[in-house]
Amino acid sequence: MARGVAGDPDHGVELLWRDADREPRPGLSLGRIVRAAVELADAEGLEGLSMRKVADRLGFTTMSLYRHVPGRDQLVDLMRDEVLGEALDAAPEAAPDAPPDAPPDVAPDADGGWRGRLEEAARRAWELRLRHPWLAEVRGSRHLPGPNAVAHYDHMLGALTGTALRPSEVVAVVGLLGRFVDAEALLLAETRREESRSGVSEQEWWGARDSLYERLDRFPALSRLWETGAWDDPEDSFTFGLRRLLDGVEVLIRERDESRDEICPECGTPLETAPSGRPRVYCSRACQQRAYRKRRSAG
Amino acid sequence: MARGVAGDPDHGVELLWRDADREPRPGLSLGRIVRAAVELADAEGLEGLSMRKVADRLGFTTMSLYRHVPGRDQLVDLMRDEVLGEALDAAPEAAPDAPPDAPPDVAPDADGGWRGRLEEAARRAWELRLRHPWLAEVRGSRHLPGPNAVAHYDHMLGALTGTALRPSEVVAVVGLLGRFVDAEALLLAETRREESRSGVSEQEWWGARDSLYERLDRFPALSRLWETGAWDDPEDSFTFGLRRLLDGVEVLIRERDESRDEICPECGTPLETAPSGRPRVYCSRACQQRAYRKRRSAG
DNA sequence: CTTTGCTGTTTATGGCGTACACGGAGTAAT
DNA sequence: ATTACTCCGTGTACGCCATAAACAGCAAAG
Repeated sequence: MARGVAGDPDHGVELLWRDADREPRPGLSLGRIVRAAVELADAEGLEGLSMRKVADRLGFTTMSLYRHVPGRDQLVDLMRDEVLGEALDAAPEAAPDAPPDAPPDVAPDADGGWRGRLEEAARRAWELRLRHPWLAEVRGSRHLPGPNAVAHYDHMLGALTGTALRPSEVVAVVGLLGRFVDAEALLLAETRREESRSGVSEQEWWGARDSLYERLDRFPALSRLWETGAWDDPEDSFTFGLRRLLDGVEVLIRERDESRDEICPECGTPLETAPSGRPRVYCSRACQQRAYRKRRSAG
Repeated sequence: MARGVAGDPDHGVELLWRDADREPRPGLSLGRIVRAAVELADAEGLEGLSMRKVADRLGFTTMSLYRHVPGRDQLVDLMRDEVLGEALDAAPEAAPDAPPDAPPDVAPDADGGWRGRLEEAARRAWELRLRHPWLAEVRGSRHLPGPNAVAHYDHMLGALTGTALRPSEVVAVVGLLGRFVDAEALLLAETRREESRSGVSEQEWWGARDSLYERLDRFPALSRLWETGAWDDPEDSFTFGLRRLLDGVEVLIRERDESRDEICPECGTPLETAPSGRPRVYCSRACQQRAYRKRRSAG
């Protein structure tokens, strides 16, 4: 179960980045297996995804799958990239209502700027996880990205180029945002699954826990908030969290903006300011030279 | 596995909130089982926690455990509250260096105010998850809180009482922060486990994925950042994320502070301002009366 | 015609949670 | 003293899971 040793990672890369497969007429194929697995996981979650059930759904034996997929873990990687393709088709390279005079690559402050773009990307990721809740359930730190995953990642990184953030900060923000979306989606997925499995809504279930509530009197802050009905109509936790996060990022970006000229325009690391003499623009000869070459080739 | 139907929740509550158990001399007992399970999970993670192994560790048969614990899921709930007790012992009710003139219950803006308190609480939660990585691996939306879990929750809620946040926002912030800590801890736990299982460090593993990097040229933002070495020494993702989050919360609090008097001081919901006449202080007769009674009993 | 390679099947191993029937030990009621 | 009952630990068994290994049918290549 736990990320089996089966198959080497490079084989995984080959599978993920294979060209759109020409499906042979009858029988099994990678594509068919992956699609069946996605359907199954959509219905039953990652826990409910088993090689047996996928095989049954396709009308083959369990072991037949292993002729095409190294193992369960790699199958999940393939499923991931498969569904990440959906959102990508719906995502235009540039927003259709954006003015075409903006360069497509670097984010200007037009069309909502970095914030609009990031929020849009986060929302798309969120909606994808509503369609495929198991996406947020995927565990493990060594999942190979397929082309679609990388495209999403690149898109989010791109939303922040042009800001005054340092490169490592851009990466950190995108990672943070991604984990936020997954955490919220995971919570929702678990809630829903538990509701549909037990037939009891979350509200009903917690509402029936009288034997618990009896014991909560001695907790002051909780009791106080309870009396004000703080849990009665909760904030939309995704929207609320996203706003807080983006606000936090905005604070950082503003901070960096103010000290923008204390940063190397080429590589983004902070400049060490000398006590006297002409203030330097680049952090090193290497960056100075890189910038020079870039100016020359550009035009 | 997936949150079995075994045992009713109320029984779970009884177990979680039982008085410190007087351990009978020999044989099994709830406490002993829970402690053995914690040790096991510390070493092997939640995936590695099985009833068989816990029983072996104690020198009993698997099924003997079921005389004391309804099932695996409830055992995990018990483990959770067990270790949450650790951090609680280390957490003083009021910070020792805080001036004693501050009321202990409501957070003043002294001693770092809400932000210092929240950050401290988040850090404690983080450190606990470094000691017990499996804490972040617990899945499911219907885990009963034990006394220690509630104490932590209450403490975080308390850090935000006294701010201008609305009650539902206090709850949302604490939830958001909790999920953030868990998400970061989960990532780290998975990374570490994978490293120790495979004997290959994360850096090495990803560094060896040449067959992947070959294909990343056509992604502009990613390539560009790559060249600047954005991944070479990454931000500390917990500290970075925590700062962003708290900054975001601070933005909201400031916003609420500015319009503080447009909010019912009793229940926190926004006031509807009438076009003319004396501006109302409370949102309803009910709240007005509640506040009156509180003034009377306090004075 | 034989060899090789691809695909799907069969069988088997070792892990998991837990239902169920049982046996012994201690205790209370008869 | 005997009976009944309850608590605790055991042994067996079921149905799930991933996957290793050997095998069978069929095609193209030698």
